[in-house]
Amino acid sequence: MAKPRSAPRLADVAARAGVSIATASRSLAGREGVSEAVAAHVREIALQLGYVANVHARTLAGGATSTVGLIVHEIGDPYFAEIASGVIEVAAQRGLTVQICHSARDPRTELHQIRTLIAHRTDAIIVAGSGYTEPALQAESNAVLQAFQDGGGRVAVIGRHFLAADAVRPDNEAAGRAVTAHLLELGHRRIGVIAGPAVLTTVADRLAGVAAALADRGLSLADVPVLHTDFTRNGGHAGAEKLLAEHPDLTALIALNDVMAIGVLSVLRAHGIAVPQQMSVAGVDDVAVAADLAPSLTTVRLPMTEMGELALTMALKPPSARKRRKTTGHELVVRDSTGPAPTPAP
Amino acid sequence: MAKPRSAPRLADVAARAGVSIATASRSLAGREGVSEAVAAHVREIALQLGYVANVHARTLAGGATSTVGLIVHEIGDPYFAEIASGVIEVAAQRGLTVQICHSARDPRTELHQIRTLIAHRTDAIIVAGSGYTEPALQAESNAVLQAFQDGGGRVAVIGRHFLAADAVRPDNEAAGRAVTAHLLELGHRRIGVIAGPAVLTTVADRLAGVAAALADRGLSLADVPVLHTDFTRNGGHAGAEKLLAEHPDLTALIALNDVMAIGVLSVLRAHGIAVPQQMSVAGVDDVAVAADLAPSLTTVRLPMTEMGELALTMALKPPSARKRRKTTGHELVVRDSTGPAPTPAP
DNA sequence: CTGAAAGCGCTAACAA
DNA sequence: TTGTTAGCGCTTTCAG
Repeated sequence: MAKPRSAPRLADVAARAGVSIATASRSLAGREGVSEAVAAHVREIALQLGYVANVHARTLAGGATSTVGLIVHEIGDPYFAEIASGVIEVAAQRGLTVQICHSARDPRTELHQIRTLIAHRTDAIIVAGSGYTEPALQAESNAVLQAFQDGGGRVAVIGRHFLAADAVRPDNEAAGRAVTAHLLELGHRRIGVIAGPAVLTTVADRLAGVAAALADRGLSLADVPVLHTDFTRNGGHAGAEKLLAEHPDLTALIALNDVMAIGVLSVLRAHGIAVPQQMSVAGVDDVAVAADLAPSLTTVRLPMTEMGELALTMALKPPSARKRRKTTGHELVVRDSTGPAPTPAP
Repeated sequence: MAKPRSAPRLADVAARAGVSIATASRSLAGREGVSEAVAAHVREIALQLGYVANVHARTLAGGATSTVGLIVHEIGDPYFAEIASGVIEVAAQRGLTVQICHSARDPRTELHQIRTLIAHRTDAIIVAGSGYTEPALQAESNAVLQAFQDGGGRVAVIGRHFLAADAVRPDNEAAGRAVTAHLLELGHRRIGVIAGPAVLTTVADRLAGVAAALADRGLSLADVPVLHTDFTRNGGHAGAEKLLAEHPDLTALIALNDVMAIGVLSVLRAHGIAVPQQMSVAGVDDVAVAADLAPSLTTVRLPMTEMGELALTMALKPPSARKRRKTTGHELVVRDSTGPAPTPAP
C-alpha cells in the first residue's frame, strides 16, 4: 500500500512556488491582489503538479461546491436521460459536476434525495421529476427546499411543482391538446387515453389538454375511456391490453408519454392490429427513438435536452426576487402512427 | 435574505442533547463506546432538528464522502443510461450519491473528468465508457487512477481498459461472434459490418468476434465490408447509407451496437428495403427498445443494469491484492429483424 | 502585493 | 463511557 497522501495540496504548490498558501490560493482563484508574474508562476507549478483543489476543503472554507444535484424519476427513462444530458453538458462547460438521484416517482424518496443533496451542499438542486397534484405530498420537500434557498442554495424545477422555485415549464396542457386535436381532425371520435398516475401534474396537465381539445369539439373527457397505469413502457403495454379488451371499438389511442406509446404499439403489433389503418397511436415527448419506431410515432416534441440546459442555467443565475418561469415550446410531429379514422363497417 | 446559517450542525445537536460533540458524533455514526440510552437520545434530537451531517466537513476530517463517480460516454445513450440506472440503485441502497460525467468518447475529456472526480474525493470511480485499443491514449488516466487507488480510492471499470482496476467485462467478442454465427447459419455470406471508432476496445472486441465467426466458416473479415463511423444512431444511419451504396449485394448488416442498428433500420425503411426478407439486421446490447422496434431487433443481450450494479458492488468491496475481473453473460436474442438469406435471383 | 492566522464542521486520537 | 483537542485543506480577514 502506498502512503495515503496522494493528491498534492495547495501547501505543496505554495511551497514549490516559494509563496504562502494565501498567495497561492489567490493566484489559482484568479482573484486580484497578486502580481501577474507571481500568479502565472503559481499556476504553472500547479499545472505541472497536477494540482486540483480539494472540493471539500474549499466548500468548508466557504466556497462553492461546484456541484449541482439533479433529481429524476429514473435515469433509464429516455425522457430523463435526455434532460440529464442537457444538465450535464452545461455543468461541464461551467466546471460543475452533477449528482443524479432517483426519486422513483415517490414523494418520500424525493424528499430523502433532496435532503441528501442538501447535506452535500450542492450549489443548486434541479428537480426534474413531475410535480404532484396534491400539494400535501410535497409540503415537506417544499419546506426543506425553501430553507435551502434561504441559506443561499439555488433551486430550479422542471414541470409544474408546488415548490417556490424557478421553473422550466413544458406546456403539457398544450401538448395534450395538440395531439388530441390532431386525432380529432383525422376524424377519430372513439379515442382511448392511456395515462400515468393521476397524482402527477404532468399527467394531469396533459389530460387537461386532452379534455380541452375534446371540449372544442363538443366532446367530454367523460366520454372517452382513460386508464391510469405506470408512466412507463410496461404501463403502456398493460394499459393498452386492458383498454382494447374493454373497448373494442376504439380507433385511436393516446399515450400520455412516448415510452407508454412504445408499449402500446407492441400490444397492437402482437394483436395484429394495423397502425394506423385500424388504430392510430400518438404519444407525447418525442424521445429520440420515436422517429425510428415502425410505424414512426406521431407525438409532440418537448425539447428535453434544452429543458435540462435551461433549468441549470436558470439555477445558476443570481436569485431574483420573484421566481422565474420559463415555458418551453412544443411542436406536434405527425408521423406514421396516426391516420384517418377507419370508416365504420356498414 | 435569511441568515446564511441554515443547516443545524453537529454542535447544535450536541448542545441540545447535553453531550459533547464527540459523543454526538459517535452516536450518530453508530460507533460503539456510547451508552445506548445516550445514543438514542442524540439520534432523537438529531432527527427532530433535521440534522444531516455536512459531507464536506466529514470528508475533510477523514471520513468517506458517500459519493461515487460514474463516467459514461453520454448519458443520453440508452446503453449508458441503463448502466447508470444500475449504479444509482445500488448507490441509493447504500446511502451513496452518484456523480455522473460525460467523457464524450474522448480520452482527454475522460482524463479531465477523472481528475475532477478525484478532486471531489469520491469514494470510488466507475469508468463505464469503453476502453481504447491504444494504451497511450489512457496512459495518463491510468497513472492518475493508480495514484487515486494508492491513496485508498476505489476504481472499477466496465469493459476492457488498460487500467489496473477491478473490471466488469461484458464478453464483447463472444457477442460479436454469436450474432455473426447466427447470420451465417441463416445462410448469409455477403454481410456488411457497421462499426464504431476502431480505437474503442468494445468495437475492436466485437469485431474480433465477427472475424472469429467468419473464420469458423472459412471466411475472412477481409472479405466483408466494415465501416467505422460514430458509435451512435446517426453513425449507424450514415454507415448504412454508405455501405448500401457501395455494396448493393449485401444481404445482412451487423451493427456493432443497438443504437447504430436503429439508425440502420431507419435507412432500410426509407429505401423500402424489407427487413428481414431483403436484408437482415442485427445489433448488440439489447437496449430496452430493441424488442419494441418493428421489426423487433435481433441482438445479443448484455445485462447493462446488472453491469452497473456489479461494478459499484465490486468497487465498494475492500480492495484485493490482484484485480478482480468479472465477465458477464450474454445471450443471443433472435427476433424479427433477421431471417434466411434471400436466394439470389437466377 | 504578500503572509500569518483564524476558522469552516467533523472525525479520531488521547485523556479523564 | 464521555469529553478535549488536534487537525483535514482551503478561503479569507487582518497585518505587514
